[in-house]
Amino acid sequence: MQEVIDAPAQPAVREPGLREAKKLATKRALSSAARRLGVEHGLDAVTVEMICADAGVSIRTFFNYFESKEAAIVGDAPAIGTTGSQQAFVDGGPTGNLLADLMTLLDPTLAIETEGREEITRAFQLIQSEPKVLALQLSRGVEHERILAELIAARRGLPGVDSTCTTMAAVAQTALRRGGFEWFLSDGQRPVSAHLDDASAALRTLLTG
Amino acid sequence: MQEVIDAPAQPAVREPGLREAKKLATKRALSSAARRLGVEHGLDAVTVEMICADAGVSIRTFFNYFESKEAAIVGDAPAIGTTGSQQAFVDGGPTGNLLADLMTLLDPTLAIETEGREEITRAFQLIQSEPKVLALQLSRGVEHERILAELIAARRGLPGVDSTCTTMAAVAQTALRRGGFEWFLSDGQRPVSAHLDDASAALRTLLTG
DNA sequence: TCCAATGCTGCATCAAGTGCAATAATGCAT
DNA sequence: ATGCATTATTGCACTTGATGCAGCATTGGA
Repeated sequence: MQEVIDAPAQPAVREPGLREAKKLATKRALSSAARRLGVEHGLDAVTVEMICADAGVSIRTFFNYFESKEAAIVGDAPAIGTTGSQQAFVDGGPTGNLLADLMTLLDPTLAIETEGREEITRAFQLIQSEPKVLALQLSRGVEHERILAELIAARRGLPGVDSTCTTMAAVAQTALRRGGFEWFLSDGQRPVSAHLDDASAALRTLLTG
Repeated sequence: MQEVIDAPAQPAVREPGLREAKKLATKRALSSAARRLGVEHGLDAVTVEMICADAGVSIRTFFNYFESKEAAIVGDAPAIGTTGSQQAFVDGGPTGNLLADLMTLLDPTLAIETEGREEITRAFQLIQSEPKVLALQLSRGVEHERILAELIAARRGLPGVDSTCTTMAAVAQTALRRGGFEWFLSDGQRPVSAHLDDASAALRTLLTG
């Protein structure tokens, strides 16, 4: 009962093995297949079985990686900055402008760098055309909203999250989402920050007009 | 092939018959049962079969009324004001303040009047605790956002919806949602408008610092 | 009272999703 | 290289969600 299990030196510190790489590759393959097939045939016409056939794994394995068909399309929620950039935000940086600083935490350009434009474009299309996918994507945002509210509270020196922080987080996220959306549509013609400025302007108009 | 089907005088103008009343009652019973059971046992532990047993109809009938278990809980999307109040909004009324006027279109007090506080409270609880329900509720908001953007464009005298209108609609809806949320939590201690003012203040703070 | 319209139901069917136990692949220590 | 412990993959059985279809029951009106 109180047998010790050999004390495995570093329990779970490093993990860049071949095993991890393969898992990541499988996950990517499933996401990619789901997106490709979904765009081509419409999500309802694509079964998990087809996705698995395309990726070369069993159905059961699919559900070891994703909770649902939609989850494979949306992918994992991106992290909110790094520990360092979160701390910088709390300390009032990097620019001092709240909305702009939040944008650095939820930078939409990162997803393209890590997954590639092709992948993101397909995911983007499906979010717009498939209600189920949209619904999942939106509910993902709720977790982000919670974290943003905490960061905002810390930045403002409050002991905890209050109603104001939550509202600021919710509205900021909406504005950032709109900015990112327009930026993606414009295909990088203008920088993200320019679209964010547009969103800020709209926000101002909402208050004054 | 070109047989005419008797031209039914008024096709679908009036409908206050006993038939309609029964349909509405069934729909209400299903929603109510879904909410009650969902709150009590958790949504995953409640099958459509249980809901139907409670409401006294067959499973097949359930799916004649709702597309999914979650849809029964959320209920139909409330209308955005009346034709009249929409026109008043477009004309710049009723108060001249954009956010306040939008609140009159998405008045959260209406749901309580039509469905009763009990029902709304249970739906509210489930939206907060069940991700699937939350997801559906949020995706419902997208349709609202589209309509709000059109109304805002009309109010501002624009020929069509542009990026700014959409952002204003998205942000306004978020702020209104937050105001309504806090109002419901406060159990009517303060009027809806007071909570909306809080949201406006948070919005201002977001822009200034 | 009969009839047309429409709502309700049972049945068959498919797809999503989960638990479990057997199997295969991997990393590591010898 | 070889064996062993770990962990990923898979097949299978099963529950539930969801839909099409066809027959039955109810309703409202002539």
